[in-house]
Amino acid sequence: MDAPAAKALRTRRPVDSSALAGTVGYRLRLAQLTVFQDFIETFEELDIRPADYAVLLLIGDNPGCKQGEIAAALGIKRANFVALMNRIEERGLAERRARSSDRRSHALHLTDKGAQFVERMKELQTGHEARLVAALGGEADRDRFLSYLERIIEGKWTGRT
Amino acid sequence: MDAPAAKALRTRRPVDSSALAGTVGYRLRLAQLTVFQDFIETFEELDIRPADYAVLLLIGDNPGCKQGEIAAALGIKRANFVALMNRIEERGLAERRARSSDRRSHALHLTDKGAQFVERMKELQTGHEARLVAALGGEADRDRFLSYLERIIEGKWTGRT
DNA sequence: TCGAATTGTTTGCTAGTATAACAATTATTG
DNA sequence: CAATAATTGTTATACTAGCAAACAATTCGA
Repeated sequence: MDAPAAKALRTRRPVDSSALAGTVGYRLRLAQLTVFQDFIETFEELDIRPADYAVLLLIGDNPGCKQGEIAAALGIKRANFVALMNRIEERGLAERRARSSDRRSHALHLTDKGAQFVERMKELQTGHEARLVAALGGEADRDRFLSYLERIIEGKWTGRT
Repeated sequence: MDAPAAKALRTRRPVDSSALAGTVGYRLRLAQLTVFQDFIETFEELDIRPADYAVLLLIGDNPGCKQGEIAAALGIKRANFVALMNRIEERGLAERRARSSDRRSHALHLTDKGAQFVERMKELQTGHEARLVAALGGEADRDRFLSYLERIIEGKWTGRT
C-alpha cells in the first residue's frame, strides 16, 4: 500500500473552514500571527520579543521616562512591566536611575550598550518592514492598508465601548 | 492648586511612541485587539470566546469530524483541544460519538441545542461583521482590505519559513 | 499635619500554548 | 501471522502573558 502521507492526501477530505475564512476578524488574526512570526524570526539573533523591542525603542526616544509612562504607552500594566524591565536591566541594556525630584519613580535610560543594541534593532526592523511593505505592493499600498487599520483602531464602530 | 488631572494634562509631556506607531506590525496588532474586543463583547451573552466560536462553527459544517482534524484546522494542539471540547460537551452543545470504523477517534457532532446555539452565534456574528465592514467603508473596501490581509497571510514574503 | 494619590513591587489567579509521555487502537511489513 | 510503527485522544507539566488586589514608600492636596 501507499505511504501514510499518500493515503492521507487521497482519503482525507479537508475540513471546511470557509465560514470562518470569510470573516474579517479571522483573517486579521492570521495576518497578525504571520507578521509576529516573521518579527520573532527577524529578531532571533538579538533574543528579544515584540514587547522588549517596544520598550527599548520607547526608552531610547524618551530618556528619563518613568516606568508607568512607558507601560501605559504600550498598554502594559505596571505590575507586568516589572519583570520585563528586570530582564532588560539584567542584560545591561537599560537602567533605572534614581530621581532627585521624586524618589518613588525611576528614570529609565538606555546604557551605551543598550543604545548600540537599539541601533541594531532598527536595522533589523528596517528589513522586516521592507519585506512586509513589498508584500503589500509598495508604499502606496502600505498607506492604504494603514488607513484601513486606522479605521478599525479608531474604534467608533464598536458596540458598547 | 489645580486638580491632579489638570496638572497631568499640563505637565506630563506625552510619551513619544511615533517610532512604533509608524510600523505596520504594531498597528496590525492594535486593530486585531480592537476587533477581538468587540467580538468578545458581542458574544458575551452566549459566554463563548473566539476559540469556542470557531470550534462550534467547524463542527457544524463538518459533522462527524475527528478532534484532531478540527484542532489542526484551527491551529490548536490536540492536547489543548481536550479541555476546550470538554467544556463544550459539558454545556451540551456538541458530543463525541464512538465510531465503528476506528475506535481510537471520536466523531464530533452538534446536539440539537448546539445547532440552535450556532444559529444564534451566526446572528450575532452578522452584526459584528456588519459593523466592522461599515467602519472599513463598505463591501468594496472590505474586499480590498481582505486582499491586503491575504497578501500577508500567504507568507511568501517572510524571511526563513 | 493628615488623609489621599502616585509609584513600583509582590503575590496569586486565569488563559493560552508548548512538549513529553501514555494507553488503546489501527496500519504496515517482513 | 507477528512484530513494529503510526495514529488518536488524553494526562501531566511548564512557560508565557495578562489581570487584580494589596503593600510600602513617597509625594501631593487641603
